[in-house]
Amino acid sequence: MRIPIQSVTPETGHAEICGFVHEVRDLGGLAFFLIRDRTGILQVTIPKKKVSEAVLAAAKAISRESVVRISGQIKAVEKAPGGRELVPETFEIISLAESPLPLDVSEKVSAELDTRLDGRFLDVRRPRVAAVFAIRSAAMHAINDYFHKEGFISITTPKIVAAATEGGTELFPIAYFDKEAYLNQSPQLFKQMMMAAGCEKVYEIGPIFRAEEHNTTKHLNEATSIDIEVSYADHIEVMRVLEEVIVKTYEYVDKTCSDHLANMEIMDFAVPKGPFPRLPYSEAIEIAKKKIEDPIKYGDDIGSAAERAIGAEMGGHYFIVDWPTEIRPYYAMPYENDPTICKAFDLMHPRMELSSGAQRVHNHDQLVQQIAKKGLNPESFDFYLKPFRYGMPPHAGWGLGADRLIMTMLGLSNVREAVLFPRDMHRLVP
RNA sequence: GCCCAGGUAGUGUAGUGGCCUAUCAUGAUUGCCUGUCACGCAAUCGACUCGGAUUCGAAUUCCGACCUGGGCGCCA
Repeated sequence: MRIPIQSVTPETGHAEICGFVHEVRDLGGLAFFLIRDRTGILQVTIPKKKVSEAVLAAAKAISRESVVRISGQIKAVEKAPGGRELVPETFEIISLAESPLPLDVSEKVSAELDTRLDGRFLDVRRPRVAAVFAIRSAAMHAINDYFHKEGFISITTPKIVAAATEGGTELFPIAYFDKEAYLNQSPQLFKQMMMAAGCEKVYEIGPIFRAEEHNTTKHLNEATSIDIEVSYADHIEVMRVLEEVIVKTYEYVDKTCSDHLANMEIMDFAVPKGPFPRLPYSEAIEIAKKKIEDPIKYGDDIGSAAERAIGAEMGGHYFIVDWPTEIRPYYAMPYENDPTICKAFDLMHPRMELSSGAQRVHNHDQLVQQIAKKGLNPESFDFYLKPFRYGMPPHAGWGLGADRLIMTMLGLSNVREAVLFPRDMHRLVP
């Protein structure tokens, strides 16, 4: 019966372990094999004169990163890593790895991201890389757990959609029998429909697709989005939810992932403190004006340089609120007392934008008006507008980029590090 | 899409016209080695992205293609 390496102690007695051959050190009459599974590394020591022919033959034939099953007596040895080692009675090669390897799993020689992604299965064998995805998994668990406890319903909406009615970003066209179809850029319209369906609180974690030809460390053409929509809530309420999700996720990772954080050599993991500052858009522009050379004025989008300058000033997570209605989508609710600004917000990490959201326009006629004002044709929004004609609760929501959340949480320099098999302009395989 | 920087053994690199039969590390192969823990020592193996041009001579200069990294833009 195979046991995880982590549970092998000097007192274990007899043990059978399975894993990858991490390293081989042959000293002549004595050889050391480091065997790695996802829980840790165990030293297997072979005194060549004292083991069977079969063990010796297998030990001679093995290559690094091969898969082996080894059983034998565990001995307490102070000189061995972890104070214990295994002297094999059986040494079975389950799967022999070819040599040379496409990248060095033991990290003696670094590899470029491109090389690592080409051989991602080997890359993820490295504990510091595996840690990213273990932490990502824990973060997703915390997020799901939060929503369930808060009474949200988890929904799954189509990723194949009919038409580019939302405007804005480029979509990926796909062949859908004899019809024109696209990969969905966001679950926005569907989660709003679920408000008309009376679900009140919904969330979805799923892929979104954007056919932009961007070439940066924070954009992907396929990303994971965490989306919520809440009835009878305004932007203030869903900002509170967002803040809580972020803080609870960090708290959970802090509480449960200390080993993984240590593997990544993150010693100063900091849980952000709520509430996050609410910075009005107009003030954000003022900060940017003072700090960056490029001219920026009220009504402009906030570019990367401005984003970083404001982030440096704020020092932690913060919201940008009260955006000009003009530069937000048609479904953002304008303030009643000043319709030139709207109830939209972005959640920012000092490095980049993580999330955007808003209270939505729930009145059918107002929505039609706003669509027209943006220069779009309301007729092509039929399927979206229909639910607004039969009783639509007021509602608000947001979308949070899961990959960027992990990237900023772990201080990764490239969003691709936070994604197992990233999709960008250049990469479709593996 | 625009701009910048690149492409040298499996991996990561040095090398800016002849000193290159191309450096170093890691790796692989072989040999020696009974306490390694980035084991050590010795020998061997393994590379200039592709096509064209300039030149007596090109890894090095020029042109084109392909590929990569990064910045910007774009990202309702």
